Amino acid sequence: MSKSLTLTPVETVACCSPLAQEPLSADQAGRIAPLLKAIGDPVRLRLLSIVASHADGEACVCDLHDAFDLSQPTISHHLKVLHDVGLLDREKRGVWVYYRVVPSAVADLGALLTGVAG
Amino acid sequence: MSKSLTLTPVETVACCSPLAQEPLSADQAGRIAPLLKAIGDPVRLRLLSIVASHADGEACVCDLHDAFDLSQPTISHHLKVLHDVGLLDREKRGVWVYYRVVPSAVADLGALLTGVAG
DNA sequence: GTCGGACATCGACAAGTGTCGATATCTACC
DNA sequence: GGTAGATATCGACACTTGTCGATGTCCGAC
Repeated sequence: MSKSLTLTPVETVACCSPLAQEPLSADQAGRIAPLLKAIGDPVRLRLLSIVASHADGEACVCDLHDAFDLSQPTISHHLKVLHDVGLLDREKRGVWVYYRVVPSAVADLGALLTGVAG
Repeated sequence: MSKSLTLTPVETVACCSPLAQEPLSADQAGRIAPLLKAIGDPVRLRLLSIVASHADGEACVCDLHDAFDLSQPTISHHLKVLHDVGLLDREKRGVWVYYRVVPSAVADLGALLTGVAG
């Protein structure tokens, strides 16, 4: 890492004005796009919505796996993608791993888009 | 087309509850994800923000092309993607083609995400 | 009609992505 | 310690995507 201060995608979104106010710099776009790309997959979008609407706001991998007709490694992979960009939090309790959404991350993303409506 | 009634991605978003309320169906996710995927590319995200923040809310391809270090066909391709999913409107006036954002489309997308924050 | 410029389409290529089965890791329990 | 189950990682594969140069199409000016 050449820079000591590196913003996560989520942090970048939090500090950006709504899209309609002023154009994003190439740098900003480069950091925000991965977030949108992460939820731009049908499986990951559903994973996010299932976790978000789950009781207690969290779900373990086994619950999520059951909701899809996909292999366990594939679900694990998609969860990793969502976790890596900062949209999902991970907590291991015993043998199970629980995921929960990072509300501010998704909210900031929503605010960025809402701004376009003017 | 087997079904006579086919919702566009934008129409699907408009009718969906916020993510946190109830899980998206595979069908809903499959129609919304392409919208998010479309803006999940740095170039397209910037294109959208440039058009959105442009004077009169519209921009011609030549303006957009100048903002990037990419070939004209590449810009044209990205604009087509954004247009195909219903995020950008297209109007040809003389030799020039003007693009403008469809505000409701982006707003609905924002609302969908904002719901997660609770 | 011909020419030049703006934009779209086409074909090709390298790079990225989603998926799987096999395997590794970790934890609880016997 | 050994075993079984939950999850992650690895390697491989087909498929998709971003990009380009070449070419096509359309419109206005001369």
